[in-house]
Amino acid sequence: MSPTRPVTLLTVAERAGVSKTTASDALRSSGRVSAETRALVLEAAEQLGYVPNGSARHLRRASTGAIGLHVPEVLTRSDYYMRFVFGVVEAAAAHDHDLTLITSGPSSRVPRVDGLILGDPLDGDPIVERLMRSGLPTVTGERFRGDGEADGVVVSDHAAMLGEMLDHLRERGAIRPALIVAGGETDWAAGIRRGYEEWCARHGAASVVGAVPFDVSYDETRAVARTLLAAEPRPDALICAPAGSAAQLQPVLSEAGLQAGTDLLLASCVEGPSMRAADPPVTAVDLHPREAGAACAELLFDILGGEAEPGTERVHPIELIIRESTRGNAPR
Amino acid sequence: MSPTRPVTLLTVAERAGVSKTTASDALRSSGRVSAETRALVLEAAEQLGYVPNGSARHLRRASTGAIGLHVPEVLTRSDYYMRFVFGVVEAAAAHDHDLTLITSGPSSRVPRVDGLILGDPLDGDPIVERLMRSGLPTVTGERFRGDGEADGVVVSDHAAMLGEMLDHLRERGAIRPALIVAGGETDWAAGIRRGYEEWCARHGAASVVGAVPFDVSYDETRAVARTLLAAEPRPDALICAPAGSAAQLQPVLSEAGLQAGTDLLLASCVEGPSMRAADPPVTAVDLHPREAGAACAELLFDILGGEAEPGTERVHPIELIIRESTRGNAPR
DNA sequence: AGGCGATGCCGGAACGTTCCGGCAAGACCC
DNA sequence: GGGTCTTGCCGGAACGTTCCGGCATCGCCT
Repeated sequence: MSPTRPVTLLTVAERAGVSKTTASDALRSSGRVSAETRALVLEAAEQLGYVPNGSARHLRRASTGAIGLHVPEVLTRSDYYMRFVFGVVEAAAAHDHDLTLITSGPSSRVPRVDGLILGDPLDGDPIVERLMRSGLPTVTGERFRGDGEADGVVVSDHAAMLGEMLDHLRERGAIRPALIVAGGETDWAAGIRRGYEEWCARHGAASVVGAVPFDVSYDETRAVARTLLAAEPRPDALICAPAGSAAQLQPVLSEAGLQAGTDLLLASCVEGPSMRAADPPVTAVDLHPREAGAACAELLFDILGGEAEPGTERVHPIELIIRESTRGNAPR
Repeated sequence: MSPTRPVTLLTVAERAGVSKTTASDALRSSGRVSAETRALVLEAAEQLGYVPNGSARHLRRASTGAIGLHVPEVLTRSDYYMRFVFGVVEAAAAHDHDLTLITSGPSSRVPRVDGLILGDPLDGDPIVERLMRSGLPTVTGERFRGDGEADGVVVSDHAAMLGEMLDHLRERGAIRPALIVAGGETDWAAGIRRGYEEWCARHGAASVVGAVPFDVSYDETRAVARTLLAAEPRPDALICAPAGSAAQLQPVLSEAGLQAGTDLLLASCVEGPSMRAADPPVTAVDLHPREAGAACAELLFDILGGEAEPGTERVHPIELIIRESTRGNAPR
């Protein structure tokens, strides 16, 4: 648009009547600069609309100014990951970093980034394994179950949450809860399963688990639910781990002549719009995905800045949201 | 990890026994280099695992090596946008560019990118308006309805698609179709509305439109649907524009004692997992979001490379997917 | 044989920033 | 009043790449 030469540090320095070094120091509050000079420089920069050139800065600093993010491209959980991504973007922007999305595509180059975030790293995913071996500082959301360890981990206590959920179901009258969950590719699924098994052992309940793949389709989930509900004695509660699936079981319940919330208590391990919109609305675990993404980014920046030891583990809180689908028959 | 000095162009040149200029020319197939020398350099680079330093390259070239993407953060449409984003990422990677997500956050800086993609730009969105005024080459998915024009546009003919959909409904016996759609903030919604109005005028049908905001909640959609279905004479078909909402109308239909697919034909303007999973599955328009994202990116790169004129408009095909929800009573 | 264009290669400067070392000028101490 | 310390500022080099111009060499044409 405007044919004017781009405004650089030198332009600012000239305008303020100082050297480029002083201008640089003033803008970054480093070095030794008097208060007046700093104000002068800041004003000049403001007037000229100076924006530092990232390429030059990163070239000099040997950094890239970007962090990389990889999430499993499982579209059934897209609401969760979308929010997660936005959380990361926002935190990155706050640290003046860009976010580079790492695709599952055929391109095998490791992108030029300062560090990596892997959301729910799948054991066995070739991209994840390559990234883990890249030598770059890495933070994972949930633990990586394969070989190697990330420099930072943000975890939630899904096992404990499952205990809490089962306590709630029991309080509402359910004594034979069943679970639909994926295998051990992710730490998330493994934690849920462990929490369930432990609770069952503690309460002398039979463990009834329908195992599905991580990227399960709604049809498959329904088939598994059908099988579980045909068992004798029939479960009186059903917990669905895969995102969104709990809201897709209406046909199965109708077939079996069951009413969610009374005949069968229904709960989901992942909150989302379809849980709120279901009829009846479904009790679910709010994983606070946006905050989780931000927490991963913050941890990565702390590690990059030397403010957190490699090997740090931080806990991210999650929350049980109780809705009509687990009302039960108990007096309210 | 490895304490070795990073391998630069100079390292490669030394190894190949040539100057840095020749090495650079050989790797980029520019300048004048003999075939043997080129092979020599390529081999040296390969052996050393040379990766060009983006910052240095972009500093020299006055480019950034990244494109920016902004999408409305409307979580009910997240499946669509998630796929769109992945399409853009993949195309960008193919052109060796990174993708910077532009957040709606308070940070007002225009990111350092070579060009911008705006998916479904909302008229009145302050970020969109700022980006449009940034002077950067810009491609929008669907037209921008506010002031200013993008350098490239990727459009789909939603108006024609609505005609096609209405023809289909009529063929299946519906003569009083109603529409739920957002206002004119996006070109997408405006196109749908226009297509509907035109078809109604053409066929002498009454136009029954329920207007909702772009980021409508499922509850609001239901309320509008309830109103529309209470009208006299009652519509015999309902087209829902907002993503996902058509799959959330079951309670409303039950209340009214209607069966989707026979008493009331139901269709959605946005395909998604919940349409496939609904009972009965819902007829929907597949917007091919991944391909749309890729098309936007390709157009942007063509403009950046001078291979497309500013002002180019490309058409992106969309597709009607017919399912049980519009079976009707006509013989099949 | 002399001129001339093409070919293959190279040195050096430039991109805009950060940072190391240095240099005045004043403050402070004995 | 001569030494040392601090403060405020600055010049120049460096980061790794691209690109302009230049310099040989060689073959071709007259």
